[in-house]
Amino acid sequence: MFSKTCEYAIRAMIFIAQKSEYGVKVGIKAISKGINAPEHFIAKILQELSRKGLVQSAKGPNGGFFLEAESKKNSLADIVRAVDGDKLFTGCGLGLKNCSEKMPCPLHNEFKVIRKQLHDMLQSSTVAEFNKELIQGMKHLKR
Amino acid sequence: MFSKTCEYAIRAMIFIAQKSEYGVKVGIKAISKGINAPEHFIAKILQELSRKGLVQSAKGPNGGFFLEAESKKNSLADIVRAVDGDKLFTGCGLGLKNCSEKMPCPLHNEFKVIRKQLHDMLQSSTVAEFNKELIQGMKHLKR
DNA sequence: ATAATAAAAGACAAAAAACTCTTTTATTAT
DNA sequence: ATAATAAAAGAGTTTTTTGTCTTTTATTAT
Repeated sequence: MFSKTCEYAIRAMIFIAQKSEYGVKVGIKAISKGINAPEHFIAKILQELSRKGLVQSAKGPNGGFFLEAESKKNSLADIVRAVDGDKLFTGCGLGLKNCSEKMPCPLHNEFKVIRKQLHDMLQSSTVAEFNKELIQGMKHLKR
Repeated sequence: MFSKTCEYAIRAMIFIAQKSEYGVKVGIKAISKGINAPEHFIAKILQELSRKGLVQSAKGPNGGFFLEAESKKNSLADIVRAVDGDKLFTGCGLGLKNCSEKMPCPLHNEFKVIRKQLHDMLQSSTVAEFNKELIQGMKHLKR
């Protein structure tokens, strides 16, 4: 469904959001441990998301990644789009470039429904909405 | 969503089903052209599906791939499972191995709904049900 | 100013996925 | 029997994805 990169990205962002709840910046090492993902790899991913303004970062001692108020409102769909592009939301399920209403693939209409629901679900979920459940241990990001 | 391999597989199977409607066997070259996919690559894919009994084949002159009655009843979910396995239907959306009802990822319940709908949709679609629409030119498998 | 910290950047490496080419085997028609 | 046909099999290549390692740059505290 998502690329590994995207899975890590979503998990990392939710993790950072949770830490940012307390106004705490969190370093790559802590994120890496917190979501059980390869350190340098998520570093890369977060650099990219940082460049795109979806996450904020600070260098030096006491530095790390964090989310300012506006960024906490970003949806998971925003993350997915930033990492995997929007082919998941708009591309043809059978990989046809010219698939469209006029030239639909056999599953065009069926996929449309599924994709819309997937998109709506991700669009309506913010990175910060899981904070409480995570703190309470009702939801998990590792393993 | 699906791997490229799986996209080709579905398209090839629907294509073969349509040709099999007339009791005609269809060769790799024709399939390759018919669904606009690399010849040797779909050959590989169909060999695998053939081994698993999802498609039938005959060597020699007038040989090719075809679907016997039973195989026409196979669902697209069967194809997907044979090619990509069932991680799309059962795996965690965020890539967590231990994600479960007891230790759910933040999106566990949301994904469950989407995945079920995707699965139901594919499970209820047979490879042969698009024959008429394809013949009438209402649905397409190329480009 | 200096040392310590932590992200940014860039070059590499490994693994998986996608794709190609060649040889072999089975079948059919002549 | 032979030649032609077409899938099966296997080896190999390319590209993409995933993951690692090292160096650089920015910031902070002393």
